[in-house]
Amino acid sequence: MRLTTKGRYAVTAMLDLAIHAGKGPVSLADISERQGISLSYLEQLFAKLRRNELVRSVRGPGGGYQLNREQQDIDVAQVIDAVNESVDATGCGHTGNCQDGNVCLTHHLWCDLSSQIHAFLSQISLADLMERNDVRSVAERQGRGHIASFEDSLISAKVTA
Amino acid sequence: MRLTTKGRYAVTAMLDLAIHAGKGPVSLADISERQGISLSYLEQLFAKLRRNELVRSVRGPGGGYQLNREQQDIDVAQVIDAVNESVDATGCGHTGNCQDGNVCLTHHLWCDLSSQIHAFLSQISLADLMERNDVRSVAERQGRGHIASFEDSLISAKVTA
DNA sequence: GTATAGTTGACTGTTTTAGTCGGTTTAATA
DNA sequence: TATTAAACCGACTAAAACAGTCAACTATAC
Ligand code: FES
Ligand code: FES
Repeated sequence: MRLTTKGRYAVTAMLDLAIHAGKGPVSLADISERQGISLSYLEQLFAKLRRNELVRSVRGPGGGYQLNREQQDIDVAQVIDAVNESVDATGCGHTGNCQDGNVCLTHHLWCDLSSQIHAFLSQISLADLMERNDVRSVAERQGRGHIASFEDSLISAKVTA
Repeated sequence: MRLTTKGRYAVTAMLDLAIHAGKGPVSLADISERQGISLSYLEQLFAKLRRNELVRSVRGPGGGYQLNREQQDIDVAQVIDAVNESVDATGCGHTGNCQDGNVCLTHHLWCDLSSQIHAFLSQISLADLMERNDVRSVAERQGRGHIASFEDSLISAKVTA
């Protein structure tokens, strides 16, 4: 089992998509700028998200990505699974054979842990996340941040000119 | 956050130590044979477990390792932390600065998940594990397995001879 | 037709995993 | 006292995953 920036990026990007839904498709360039994630890396992640039918794409100018289901029908576990291939803590993939064909001493412990993690993550939908105060305030800051960095670029343009 | 064979090996080895306590120190060679873990790898893991004062060692012939505390005072989270350096799911180490100094969109989600996992793993002690039926039956099999594999080696010795 | 944005595949440096190998102490025992 | 069983220690390795880059291609709105 592993949970690294790959899974975190995917959930963050999906949440960004949910927040900016309703105004047409969201481009990866926008997400990249707002969330500070490499555009090329996002492309890789969204290829997997699309294969798992969590998002749909619109090509061409003004295009981008949209959620392929309602916000309350996409949970965090699905997103992580899509890019990470499962949040399984066992060494055997639940087959119970990591001790040369037999169940190892701690197999059931890891099964229980996996269930706990999956239960927790699959109970939280994108809609749930959007209602949280901390998410709202960060989204608010990122909105301001976008304008601020635009002004910054004008200032730095003057300085360098 | 990552949970791989390293952490699983550590917990399995500690549980083996608990099961075979009372009959003097347990050598890594014994654990290696019973649990199918590389001896040299076990040495690395036990160096960390000893540094974290979860086990104590006895050198020389007849030596080995012993638990450094009571079985009910060692929990799974401590063992994993000792070899793995924390089961933290955040990207910022709880400092809240992975978005160039600010909290990222999903920071609180990962904090919550980390709490969940830590609460679950720190509530389970080695003593708890030993009472479980599945652990008892696997330990029983491994006792028999040792004799069986000894017979197997005699048979294969005849075959190859 | 041009600019935008998704799509694809190959490539890269770095870190971690899961070990291996060779040697050194330490201590029990024959 | 010599042998030997064990912990200890450091360096090394192949393979995988991570995080990201780059270049080329396709679809489409204007
Ligand atoms: S983790 Fe399932 S058998 Fe070992
Ligand atoms: S995970 Fe803590 S700030 Fe992003």
